Order: sequence, then C-alpha cells, then structure tokens
Amino acid sequence: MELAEDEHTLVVALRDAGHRLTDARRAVWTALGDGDSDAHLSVDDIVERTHAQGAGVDRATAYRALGLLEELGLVRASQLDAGAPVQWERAHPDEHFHLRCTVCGDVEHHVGTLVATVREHLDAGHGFRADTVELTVHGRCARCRDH
Amino acid sequence: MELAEDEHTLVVALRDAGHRLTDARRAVWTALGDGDSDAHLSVDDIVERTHAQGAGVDRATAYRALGLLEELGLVRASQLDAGAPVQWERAHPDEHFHLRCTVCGDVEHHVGTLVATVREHLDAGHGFRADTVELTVHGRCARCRDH
DNA sequence: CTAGTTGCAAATGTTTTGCAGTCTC
DNA sequence: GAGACTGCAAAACATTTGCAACTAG
Repeated sequence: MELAEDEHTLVVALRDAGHRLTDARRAVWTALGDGDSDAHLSVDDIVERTHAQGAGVDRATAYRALGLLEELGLVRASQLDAGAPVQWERAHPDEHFHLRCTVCGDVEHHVGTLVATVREHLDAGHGFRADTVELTVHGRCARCRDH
Repeated sequence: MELAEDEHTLVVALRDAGHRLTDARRAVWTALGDGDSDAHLSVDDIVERTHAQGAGVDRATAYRALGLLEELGLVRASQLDAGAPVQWERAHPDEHFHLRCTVCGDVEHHVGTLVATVREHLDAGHGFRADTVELTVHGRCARCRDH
C-alpha cells in the first residue's frame, strides 16, 4: 500500500512531464524512501542501495535520474557541507531546513514558520521575491551542546 | 590609508596566530578587497586578480591562503550554488546572508536581525546551539521580479 | 639558520558527457 | 519501430597533496 502510493507519485509525475518510467528511476526513487525517511543520501549511497535492492543502477544514471526528479520537484538536493558530495532526499511538502550537529554529525529537519517568515520579510521589506530558501545551520544539538 | 588599515588587519591576525606574512597572502587579501567590497570571488577570480596586480599567486597557494584566512576569521566562504565553485569574500562583522537573483545573477547582501532571530529561535525552542547560520535565498530581485 | 611557505605537477573525488546498445511507449 | 534511456568509459571540474626549492622571522 505504501509502496503503491509511492510509485503512483513517481509514475504520474513522470508521465505528466512526458518522461518514461524505467527500472533505474524506480530504483532511485525507492532507495530514497528506504528506512527512515529523514535520510540524506549521497549519490553513492543511493547507488549502493539500488544494488542491495537487486536493481543495480549506474552512477551516471543515478545522477541523471536525480537531476530529472529534481526538475519535477520530487526530490531535493542539499549541500550540507561545502566540498562534500551533494545529499538527496525526497521532497517534502513542508518547507524545512537542516540542523547539522558538528559533534555527532546528525542532521535534523526543522519544520516551522521560519522559512515563511524569511520569505515574507524579504518580499515586504526588500522587494525580493524568494523562490527557494536554503537554510543550513551548523551547531550543537540538544544532546551534544554541553559536550 | 585604506590600504594601510587593510594590511594592518591581516598582519595582526597572522602574527597573533603565529603565521607569516607573505606576498601570496597579501595578494589574496588585496584581491578580495579590490573594487566593490561586495564581490563574491571564486578561487580562479582571485588568482586572476593577483596576476593583474603583478603578484601572481598559484591556485594551490590561493586555496591554502584562503583556508588559513578562513580559520582566522578574516574571510568567509559560501556555496551560492550547489556544485559551483565556492565563493569568497572578506568577513564582515555583521552577520548577513545572500540573496541571489536567478534572473540577473546578482548577489546582494542582506544585513539585519534575521540571522539573530533564527539563532534565538533555535536555542530557545529547540535546544540547538547554532554556530554558523548559512542562509541563501534564490529568487528575483526588485529589479527583475516583474520580468 | 630553520621551520613555515610556495609553486609545480600529480592525485583525488565528484559530477558530466559521448556513444553504442537497450528498452519503453 | 522510433526515440528516450542506460551503462560503460573517458572527460571535465574543483580541490588537495607531495615534494623540492625558497624565504620570512
């Protein structure tokens, strides 16, 4: 049931944009949904997971699939660390941003009004129409803050 | 006068941390101060400027110098576009973030209370102690918003 | 003089691209 | 069947590193 719903999202988005549903795209999409949905996966992580699933996808193909899914608004890329490989996650309807703990390395999502606040603030006060708000905070999480 | 003050900042920071003042570091620092101080320069831009100044610095050396100056808090790196080369600017005492116009490509600085607001919000409401807040907004600036 | 720095060249790691074969629609 | 898609290998980038020569303190 969950799987079916997942696939449905993918199928519809691809077809509506005139693209084909292929094993590779399905495998990448599935890999992003595995386990905890908060996962931030590098392209290599994703490729690895597709192999574990039995439908091994090539790295180049994974890059192409992710690029397409990003265009379609199904996935989201973030550069949590400059220089490090880009990390991918399924797009979430709520705007959120990333809290990266520099001690334990954990990445949490933070959903809230903050992004909307930023957007309004800029529109009203600055005439800037925000499309995407990329907010990453590095610091120490509640567990690690006292060392 | 302005140049002398510039250099002073650099000299003091380097010496206090036990590093040497070299032509290469001075050239990189100067390159970042050239022209409009709002410039966001890639490493290649910086190298190019050092050559224009007459004190040509190697790319590897520029990377090393920037890494050091970043540690000393004199410069700041930002990844305005995932995948694109990192861009550098002199550190500014005010916390600010970047507004990137997707039409004209311009990058403006926005100084204000927003970053502090984010920081407080996370500390009070979430127990997260923020060290660095990286906020980049992509959208259309006041000039380009109406196409 | 001596350890910190530099330039050059080569290595690393990520992402992109060209192309012949494959598979979806 | 036609054109979109894939895998493989090679290319293109940004960034880092090893090392011998150089130089600031």
